[in-house]
Amino acid sequence: MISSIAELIADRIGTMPAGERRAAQTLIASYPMIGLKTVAEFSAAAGVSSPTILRFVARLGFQNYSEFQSSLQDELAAQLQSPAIRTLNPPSPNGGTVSPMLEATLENMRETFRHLSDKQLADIATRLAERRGKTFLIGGRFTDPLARYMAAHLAVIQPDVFHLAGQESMWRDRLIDMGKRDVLVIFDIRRYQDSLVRFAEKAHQRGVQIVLFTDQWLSPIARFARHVIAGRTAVPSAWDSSAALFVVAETLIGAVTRQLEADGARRIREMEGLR
Amino acid sequence: MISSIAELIADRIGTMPAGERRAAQTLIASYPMIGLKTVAEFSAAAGVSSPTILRFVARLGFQNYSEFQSSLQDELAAQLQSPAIRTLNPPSPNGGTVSPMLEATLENMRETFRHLSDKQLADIATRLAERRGKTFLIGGRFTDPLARYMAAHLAVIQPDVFHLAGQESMWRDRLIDMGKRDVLVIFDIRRYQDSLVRFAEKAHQRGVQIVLFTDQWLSPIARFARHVIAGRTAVPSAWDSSAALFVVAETLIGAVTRQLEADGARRIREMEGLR
DNA sequence: GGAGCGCTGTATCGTATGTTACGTATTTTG
DNA sequence: CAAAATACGTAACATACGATACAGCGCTCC
Repeated sequence: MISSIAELIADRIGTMPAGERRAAQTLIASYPMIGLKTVAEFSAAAGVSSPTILRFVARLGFQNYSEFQSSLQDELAAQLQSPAIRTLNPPSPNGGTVSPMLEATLENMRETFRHLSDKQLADIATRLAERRGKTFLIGGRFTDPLARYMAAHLAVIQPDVFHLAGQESMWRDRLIDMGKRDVLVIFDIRRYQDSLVRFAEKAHQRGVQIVLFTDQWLSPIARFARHVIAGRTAVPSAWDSSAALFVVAETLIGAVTRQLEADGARRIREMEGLR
Repeated sequence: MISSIAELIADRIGTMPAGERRAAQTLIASYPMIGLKTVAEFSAAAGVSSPTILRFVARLGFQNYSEFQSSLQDELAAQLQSPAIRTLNPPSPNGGTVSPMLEATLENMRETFRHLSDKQLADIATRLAERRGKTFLIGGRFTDPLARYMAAHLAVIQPDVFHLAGQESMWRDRLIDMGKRDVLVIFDIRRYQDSLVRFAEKAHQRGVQIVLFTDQWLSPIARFARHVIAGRTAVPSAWDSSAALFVVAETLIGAVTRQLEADGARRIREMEGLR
């Protein structure tokens, strides 16, 4: 079973003529970066001519150079997706069903936060804490609970936080209350829901700032979003995992709380008093 | 100090017009692979036009697209050289607000699963998959979304799954439908809610099997619970974190799904047909 | 409400890049 | 050692790609 181009090369390097073998060795030496550059650069690095490079990739079974490059990119992408899982995945001695799931989830979180800068989160937190206007939250079929979770917390520390629930017609009518001072937090992962997209579009047209929690493939709502948080959702299960997004949400809640500390503390004390 | 293009983007994304921001977000979402492809592919993925992509890279300070790609490649190459050094999101030497939160959450999960045996999870999953009776789910003030999340998934793969929502009187009356063939999944973390405890007790008296998701200090409901899942909730924030419980819930959902594979698959197909 | 500015997409252009044809060099084989 | 076959590079070609000019549109600010 040959699963990488490197193996493919190792397999066939014996049958190659001198020039192509040099190409192969050069590629292996700095795998796979050289293969992502142009034919000219590749050939220069290998000290052979361009056609030799092309004959080399042809011998590997590729129709043309672009096809070869695409393969390399896919391979790289797969590696980058789960660096830890690939490199240091302990075969889970117990072999239980739990470990792979947990490992994947942990990796998803690390990966999600790797693509998420402190600054970006801080920006969103600031925007949510500003409270120039109202804050609306809504989610899709499986992500609506995340919207609820976030709304439940935000509503404690600031006024004018609304979770949009129930029938589509219900929250669609709330559009009339929304303006450019307001923020709309949307959770939407595959399969993306048309109704949400339409809603986001309308809100966007009204000048509402949209904060989108989505997966790495980006919901079409990203079109209209001021801020996009792309979480990893792939796990060895029949379902996608929203855990990474959940953690981002909690982080955001924490950040907003910190920014509102002064106001929030007073508000919480007041609330305690009401019980 | 800006050492990676990702940081550069995070730094300037605030000053970008909508189109370029979309480009930035798409790049970050699947960083850096999209940036290695052609302008046309990049623009298609971002849903903008080619010139917008070029203006985007220009704004980042690159003379042309090739220079931009070369930078990305160099970055990638460096990363591949030493996988240990993660250039993307540096360990936050500033002590940013993100890292401690994430670290604590990850640690919570590991710790939670350390005290949770495969067998225990498997038992619960089996019980939930048996479907001799009905499944009810309910949560507290901040954990109700977790109950909803779990209910939303379970309801897809099996019948008779009910999330108890709304006013206390509403779900209290549902007690009459519950018997010893049924399962009640309760989420309850500090501060434990009296109403939930009373509800759990009554359900227990009726012979309902209770699966409890709680924190490490154990809700008083643990008295009545057949299965107790204790998750770590402490994080450096004003709030407790339900992330660990969330992940356990997802794991459980996955396990139940696997057990119901045959039935579930048919059911899901049937559901698709109904749309 | 009107004028100005900035953003964005369409269409066009030039060029860098992959590709191929062909001639020369090198190796192989009888 | 001769002749054929294979390998390799030079050079010309075609195409796909990045770059740019321009016009339309929406937005902001007066």
